[in-house]
Amino acid sequence: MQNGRKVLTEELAFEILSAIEEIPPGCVATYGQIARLIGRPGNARLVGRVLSMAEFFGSYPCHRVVNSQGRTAFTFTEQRSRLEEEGVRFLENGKVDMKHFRWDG
DNA sequence: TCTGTGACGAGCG
DNA sequence: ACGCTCGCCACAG
Repeated sequence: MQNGRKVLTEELAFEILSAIEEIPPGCVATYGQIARLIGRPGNARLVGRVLSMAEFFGSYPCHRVVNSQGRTAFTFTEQRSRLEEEGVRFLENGKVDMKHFRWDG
C-alpha cells in the first residue's frame, strides 16, 4: 500500500515531538539524531519540517534541536537565548559546544 | 512526471 | 574554518 499516502501524518509529527520531549534540559540533539531515533535515518529534513510547525501542535523544547554543526536555526532567533538560559554554552564561532552538550540518547 | 525547495548531513578543496 | 556540491527524503505546484 503506497498509494497517495501521506508520510508526514499527524501521528508521525507527534512521534517526532515526543522524541524531542525526551531531550533533557541543558542538552541539545541534532535533526539527524532525532530522525534515527524514530527509525527514519536520512530524514533529518522531515524533523526540521515538523519543528517549523511545532507551535501548531503544542509546546515542545524545539530549541534543543540544532544541526550537526551545532548551528541554531536561522529563523528561530530565540533559540540561542533559550539554550543559554538552560546552561548550554556557545563557542566563539557562534556554535553550540557539541562536545559537551550533545545529548546521547 | 518533473522541478524547485527546505529549522539537514557528509565530503571535499 | 568556510563555502560549495551532492545526496537525501517529502511535498507543493
